[in-house]
Amino acid sequence: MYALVDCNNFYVSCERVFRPDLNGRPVVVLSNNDGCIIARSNEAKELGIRMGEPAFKIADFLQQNQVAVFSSNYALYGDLSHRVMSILGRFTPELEIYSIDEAFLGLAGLNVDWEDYGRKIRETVLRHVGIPVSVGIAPTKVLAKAANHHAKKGRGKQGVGVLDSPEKIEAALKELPVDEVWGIGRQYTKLLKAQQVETAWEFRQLDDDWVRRRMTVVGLRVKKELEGIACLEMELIPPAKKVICTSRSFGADQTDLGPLEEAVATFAARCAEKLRRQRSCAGMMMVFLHTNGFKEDEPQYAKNLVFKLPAATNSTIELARHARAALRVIYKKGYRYKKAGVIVMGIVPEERVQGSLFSGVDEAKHAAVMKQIDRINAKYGRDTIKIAAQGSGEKWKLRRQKLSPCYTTRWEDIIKVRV
DNA sequence: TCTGGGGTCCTAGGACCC
DNA sequence: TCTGGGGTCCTAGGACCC
Repeated sequence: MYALVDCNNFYVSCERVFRPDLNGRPVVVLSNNDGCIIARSNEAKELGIRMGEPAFKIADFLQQNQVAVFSSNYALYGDLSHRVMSILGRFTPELEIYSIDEAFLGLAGLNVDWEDYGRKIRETVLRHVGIPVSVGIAPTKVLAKAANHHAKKGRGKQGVGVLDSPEKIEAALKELPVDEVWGIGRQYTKLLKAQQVETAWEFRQLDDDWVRRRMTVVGLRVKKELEGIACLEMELIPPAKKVICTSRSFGADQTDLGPLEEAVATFAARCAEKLRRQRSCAGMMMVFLHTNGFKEDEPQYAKNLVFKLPAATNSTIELARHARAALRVIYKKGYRYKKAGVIVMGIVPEERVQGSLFSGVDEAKHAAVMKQIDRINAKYGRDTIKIAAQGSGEKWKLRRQKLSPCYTTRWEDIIKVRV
C-alpha cells in the first residue's frame, strides 16, 4: 500500500500558520512578480477565482471581496515544506518527496487500520507544523492520488481516503472525472472525451492496445495502476537533475545591456549553486532572452544561444563568464526585454568530469573558492558573498509588493510574543 | 503598469556505424 | 510483390507533472 500526503492549498496554508486571523477568509498567493494567482484558499475558490488568473485583471474584484493577497514567499514555503517532510519521515523509512507539498509513503509490511493511520498522519502534521494535509491510501500510486482526491472532495472521512477493496476502488473511480487522473492532462482528456470516456472507471475499461497506441506506454502504465497493478516505483533518493534552469521575468522591462548582464550572471550563479548541491557539473549552456509577447503593439524579439563549454564546470565564475559572453552575442539594442534565463545541460557527476588541456582554468582552485562561498552563504544567507558581475539587481529584480515576513528563516522576522 | 518557474519522459526521424 | 540486419546517438516535438 501507498499513501499520498498532500498539503491543502499549501502556499495559502503557509501564510496562515503565522496569521490565524486569515482562517475562514479568502486568501490567494501570487506567482513571481505578483503576476498570476497560483494558490487559493477554499473561500477564494468559492468566490470563483481561477487558478492562473492574472492578478491585475481581477484587482478590483479581490479588493471588493476583501481577499487577502500575498506575493510568493518561497523561503517560508520551502522551510515549512521541509518540516512537513521530516514529520512524514517518522512514519516510514520509505518516503518519496514528490514536490514541495506532496509525498508518497511506502507502507509495505504495515498491518494497521488504514483510516486510523491516515488520521494519525494528518493530526501529527497539523499539530507539529500547523499545515492541514489530505491523505490517500491505496495499492498503487495512481490510486493513492485518486484516494487523496476523494478525501479532498469531502467524501473521505476527515481528509483521509482509503481504497483498499475492489468495491471501494470501483465506486471512487466512477466518481473521478478522467481529467483528474494523475497522468491525464489536457490533450489526453480531449482524446478520451472524443471516445465518450468521462470517468477514470471508463478509462479503465478501454482496450490495452488502443491505450498503448494512442497514449504511449506512459498512458498504459496509468491504466494498469488504476487496475491496481503497481507500475510506478518509489524514488527514495531524488535522482540528479539532467537539466537545470534559472529564469525570471523582470520587475520592469529592460533596455540596456548592463542590467541584463547582471541578471544573466545571477541566473548563472543560481545554476552553479544547484549544480554544486547535487555534486555535478554542466558541459553545455543555453542563454535566452525575450521581449514581452503580451504587448502586441511593441516590436518583438526572442533569441537563444546553445553552446558547449570548454570543460564541464560548476564554478559560478566560469558559468557567469560564459553566460554574459553569450548574452552579448544575442542582445540587440532597441528592444524592451521582459525575461531572460540560463539553462545548463550535459550534466555529469563532479568526479567524472573530462578535463580540458586548453581551457586555462585551474579547476581545483575554482572548486576551493566555491566551497568557501557556499559555506559562507549557507551560514549568513544567500548572496552574502557573490561575484561582482551579479550586481545589485536593483534595476531588474522581482516585484514583490505583498511579501509576508520570513517567519522561520530570518532573525528579524521572528514573531515577537508579548510577555 | 500588470500575464510564473522548473522539471521529466517518450517517440519518431535522421545521421551514422559495422 | 518481396531491395539486409542490427545497432547508437542526437534532436525536435509533444505529452505530462507540480
